[in-house]
Amino acid sequence: MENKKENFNEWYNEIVEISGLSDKRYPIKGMNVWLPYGLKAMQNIDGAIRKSVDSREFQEVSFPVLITRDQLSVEFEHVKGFENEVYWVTRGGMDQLDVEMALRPTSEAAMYGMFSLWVRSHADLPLRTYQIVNVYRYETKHTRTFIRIREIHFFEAHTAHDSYEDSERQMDQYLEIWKEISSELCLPYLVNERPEWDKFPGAMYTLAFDTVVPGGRSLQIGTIHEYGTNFSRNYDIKYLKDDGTHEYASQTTFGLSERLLAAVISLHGDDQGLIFPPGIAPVQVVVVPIPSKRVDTAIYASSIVRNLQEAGFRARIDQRENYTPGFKYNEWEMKGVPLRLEVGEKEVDDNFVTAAPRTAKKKTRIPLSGIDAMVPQLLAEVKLELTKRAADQFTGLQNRIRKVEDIKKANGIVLAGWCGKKNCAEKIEETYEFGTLGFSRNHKETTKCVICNDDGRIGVFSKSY
RNA sequence: GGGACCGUGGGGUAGUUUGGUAUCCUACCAGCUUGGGGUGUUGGUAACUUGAGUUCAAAUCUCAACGGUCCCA
Repeated sequence: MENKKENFNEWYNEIVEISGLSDKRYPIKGMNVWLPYGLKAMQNIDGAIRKSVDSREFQEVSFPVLITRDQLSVEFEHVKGFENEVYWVTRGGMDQLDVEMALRPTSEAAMYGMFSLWVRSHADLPLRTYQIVNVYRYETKHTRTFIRIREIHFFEAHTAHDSYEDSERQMDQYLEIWKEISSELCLPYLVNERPEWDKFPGAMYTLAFDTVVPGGRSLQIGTIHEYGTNFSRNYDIKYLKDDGTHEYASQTTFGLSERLLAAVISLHGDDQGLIFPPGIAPVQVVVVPIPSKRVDTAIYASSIVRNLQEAGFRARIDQRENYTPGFKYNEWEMKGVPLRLEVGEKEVDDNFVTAAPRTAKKKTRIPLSGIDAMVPQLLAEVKLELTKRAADQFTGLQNRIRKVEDIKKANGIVLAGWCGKKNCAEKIEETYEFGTLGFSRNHKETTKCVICNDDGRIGVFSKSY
């Protein structure tokens, strides 16, 4: 397969196809088919997200995919921010619709009219909801599987609060939630405050979680937004205070998508193929029996698989005939299974299994009686190793520069003093073709702007997807 | 938003310059063989993106649509 470091884009396209994640031959640009293996991986990621938000009193809802033109006709910068990428439904059968409807590009316009009905008094707040649905954006640029697509698998949390302070507490809680999710996926990231001109349309401010792929481009893998009362004033979400007066609710949102899967593929994969973090791997343990004329390795293997499944692991046996064990090793490595167990004559004779963790160089011998304890331990080691590798790689792709010319030498994202002014950011964008991700929340130091030498903080710049 | 290149069995390709018989690898199906790191072998299925044009004749030339890849804003 393609070399990941030297030819990242081609490596990515190839691995997505041969590992059975997605089929992009569907005849609409940017709309791909989720194959069973890829869908399972995404559902497991969704599961990790649900686990984190459900435990914090978020409630899952599901809104319709269509939004009326009226809902979108609110005179508001949020709506203008999306008007060029909305799909419109203009006919029902042969009849032209009086009220045209849009496929949601995001769900604020769909949800907030209902929020306005649901929120009556301070007792109804905070309101914490989320949904995992498809949203639609008419992308004109060239699309890329899981990264830039027209039908997006979208997690969106929406909250409403009785004060700005409480919505700010929600923003802090999002950071905690995100820490759990990113840790489960072993993903390193920076928290960047998007510049004024690049924040979510309608938001007061936007914090983005950015990572970097080995090709050097940054990838935005999550965003949280403080809306304040910007939306509630436009969609009339008011509550009655205990003193009898009305006030607009303060709101926040949190968005994630299959870009998480893209990041898992990109950051963890190697020249052998994918490597899934154990927490979301569609198959966590694969057992490969090696045929023998003397002993029945298949029975031995299936009883191991059954035990693992009963213990709650996603385990399976590969009993296909006409494939050699070596072929199967390579195939399951390509599909990113974190742990492989091999069972042949020797194992059956001496009551053990041979374990080959996806991230380890050497195979280890574990006694049959120790499997229950060793499998979780080996999976935990794979997770640790993935986290470490990704973190090291991430460090190597960050370049702290003092002189703006040093951008030319940078591979990955650039950290540089920046005053926050658009002028200076534009100079960097025009001269070096690096976009502005905003001020880093991970760096507290104050410094001088590399362009104008005014006082500034650490800004983050990159070529991005 | 601008530009370049590309579209041939499921995937990857040769053939296009100079119009006429479509190549190879892989995958797939049936069999035998093999099995501790991508088995070997025999046979088989299977393709010129779509539409219009030029021509006796188009994968090949022209135009458009759709799709893909890359570069630049």
